[in-house]
Amino acid sequence: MALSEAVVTGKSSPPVSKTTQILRTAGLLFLEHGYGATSMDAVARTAGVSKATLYAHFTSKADLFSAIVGAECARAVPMVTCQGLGGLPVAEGLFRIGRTLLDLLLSPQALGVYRVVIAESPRFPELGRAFYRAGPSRTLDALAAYLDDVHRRGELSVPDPMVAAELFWGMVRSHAHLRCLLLVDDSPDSAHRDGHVRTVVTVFMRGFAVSGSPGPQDGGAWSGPVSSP
Amino acid sequence: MALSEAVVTGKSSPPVSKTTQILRTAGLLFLEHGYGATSMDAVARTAGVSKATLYAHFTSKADLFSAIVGAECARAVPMVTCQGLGGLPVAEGLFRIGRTLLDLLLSPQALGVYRVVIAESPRFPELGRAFYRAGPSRTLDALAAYLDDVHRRGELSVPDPMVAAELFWGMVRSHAHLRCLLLVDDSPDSAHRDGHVRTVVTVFMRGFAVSGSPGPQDGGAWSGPVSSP
DNA sequence: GTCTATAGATCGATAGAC
DNA sequence: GTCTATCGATCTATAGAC
Repeated sequence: MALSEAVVTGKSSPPVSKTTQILRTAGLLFLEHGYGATSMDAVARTAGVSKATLYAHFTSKADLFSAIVGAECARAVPMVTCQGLGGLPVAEGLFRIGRTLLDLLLSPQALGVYRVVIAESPRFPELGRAFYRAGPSRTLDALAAYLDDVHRRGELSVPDPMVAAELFWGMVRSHAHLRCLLLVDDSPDSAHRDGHVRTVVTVFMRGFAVSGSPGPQDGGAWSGPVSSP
Repeated sequence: MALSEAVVTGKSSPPVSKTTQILRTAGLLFLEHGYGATSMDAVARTAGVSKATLYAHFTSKADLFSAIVGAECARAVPMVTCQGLGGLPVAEGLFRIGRTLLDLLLSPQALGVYRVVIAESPRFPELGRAFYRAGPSRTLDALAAYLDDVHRRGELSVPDPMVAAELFWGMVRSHAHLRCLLLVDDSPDSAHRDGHVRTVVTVFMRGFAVSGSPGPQDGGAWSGPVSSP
């Protein structure tokens, strides 16, 4: 009944629909334990519903899994827009993009999605493609659009923004993402993330500096603290 | 008996031990289908032995899995040595390292190991660390040693070889590795790999070129860690 | 050591009452 | 729509014959 639902959610005023209840619970379980190690029994029990109810809302385990991954991808999309960076210096714009991207990649949700999607893409052929389009590909597009703008303004020489975006993305991710995926060590704190992204921005701007220019001399612009909303 | 073994191996002169027979078969299955989707029945059947024999050689499924991952890591180590590059120009040395590294990362075996280790590291805590030490960490060490040598010769300014190695590795891997892990598209051919690594080497050498300005890691241009609330 | 056969548990998915 | 109860298949792991 609605009683057990209220007990699980801890609040009764907004009667959370069983669908969202299931989705939330299944998301936690799939992202923490993976696809194979998460049973439909566990999802039903943790969500406080019966298995029959579970199968009334989702056709199969694969169907539920796809819904979870899609929802997680959709939730990460708003973070990767590069809006409102046009007026900033390039170094500052790149830093904010890189820092936001790094925070996104190292978030527990993103790590869980990466683990499970990478693991199951051979068994779910369209899942890997859907994830790539909804997640990394959008990040890359936004970054490439920003770099193309920078190139048009003549602040950097980026003839192929897509390639440059991939290199920037690869440097930002670096080994920290892999180490967190493998649980080699804890997630780097804010200061380490700042330092890493600063290094990446410096190398990137030198690598794509306009020919003849002595390079990014506006290091003074970095002395101010970076505001993180 | 030894008959079925000879039939499976296709040759009878070197009597392949059942242990290696099991290891080889299990490696293919685990790396192709993942840990959860590979059953001990399938391993026994494909290897041509009974399940009882299987459990006589390996205590459990997890034990067999760990042995597989360890063997795959050990096989990839010889590829990442950076020997015999001292006499080459830096650009050529970096290109050869990057190209070898890219070929290793995109090989089907490496992709399979990455998928399964990333997926199962939360359930096998030491597995992720063992893989990182045996694989990516060694690559990084060899690359950092090479970069340190380049720095000492004054050909590039690499004050922190480990950080620089991570950036180089990240750019080489880039999105191609992710796309192959997710099966978004086919593996890039030799010409594309050459072009990508050349771009990476160009950007890297510009980013770490010797110049009057301080290098990226010496912290001189930066104001120190930014405290974030 | 290696086999056949099976125990014991759990899986995904469903039938039928309410 | 939601529940209880259960089916049939499959899983890991083991017992006992040879």
